[in-house]
Amino acid sequence: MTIGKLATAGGVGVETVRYYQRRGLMGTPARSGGAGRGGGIRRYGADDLRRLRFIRAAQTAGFTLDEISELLALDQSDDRARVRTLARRRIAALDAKIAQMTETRAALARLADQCAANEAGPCPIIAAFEL
Amino acid sequence: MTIGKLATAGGVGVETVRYYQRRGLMGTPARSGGAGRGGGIRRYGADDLRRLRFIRAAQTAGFTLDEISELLALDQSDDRARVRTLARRRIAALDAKIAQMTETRAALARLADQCAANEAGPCPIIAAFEL
DNA sequence: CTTGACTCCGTACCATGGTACGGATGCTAT
DNA sequence: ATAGCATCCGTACCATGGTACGGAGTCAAG
Repeated sequence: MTIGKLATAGGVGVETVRYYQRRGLMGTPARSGGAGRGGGIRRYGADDLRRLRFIRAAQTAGFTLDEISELLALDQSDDRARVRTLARRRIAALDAKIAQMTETRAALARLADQCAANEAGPCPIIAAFEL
Repeated sequence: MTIGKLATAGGVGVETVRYYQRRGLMGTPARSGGAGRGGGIRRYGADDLRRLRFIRAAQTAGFTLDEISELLALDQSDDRARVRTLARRRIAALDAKIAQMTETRAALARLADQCAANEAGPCPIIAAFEL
């Protein structure tokens, strides 16, 4: 696979893959053949794609790229305690966030409702969040 | 209220309030008295605090500052349709996000679980997200 | 064996949402 | 009335997560 195919398969842009490489989240495979200034073109495999997909999945989990870096390092190591700590911490954060978003959703529903009814005057946008 | 009290009451820093003013999210009240170069100090009221709190609430709802700008403008206007559109769009986005976070939470729980059991070898961090 | 698409790499730039600095002035309590 | 903290304002800087540019080199298909 070339970087372009990898990026497409991972649902990101080529530049994003290169960015991850710079951040140390992904390695840069050896160049194949080629005789020019720096050799040929780098080829990627299934592991690279898995890694790329993992990065995206972890991002949607709310991990920062720095944390993802750590997770990837831990994948090689055997520090179960650390992994559990990170996972649990993030689960707690997710739970909090989900609760908050649910509340907020209710506020928005209230807002949409009040603006639908009540035909006169402006809708109480600011007030809709005061609760 | 001075800007400092306002910021504290709103749970943000003074610089953040000033930033919102620069972004046009909040106005700058007239200066009180003062005879120096530019007059005295600006005083804020309950409306300013409500506005500030609204901005924070809307942010947790996932609105960007630009969108919040629009919401605040709409609060004065009477464009119910637009308000409903924005609210519904955000509700849909929230629902999607909540669903995704819930899935992700499950992936993390799996990860924590597997790392707890299975005493040998590294925990399958990358694999935990492959589902 | 040329043409056109893709790769490589460094460097620069972007948007978002702030945070910090610093000198001049203002306000307030002792 | 004076020490000392806060406000004012412009400007600069920061972190995060990319995105764009441009010139040189490489590869694959016709």
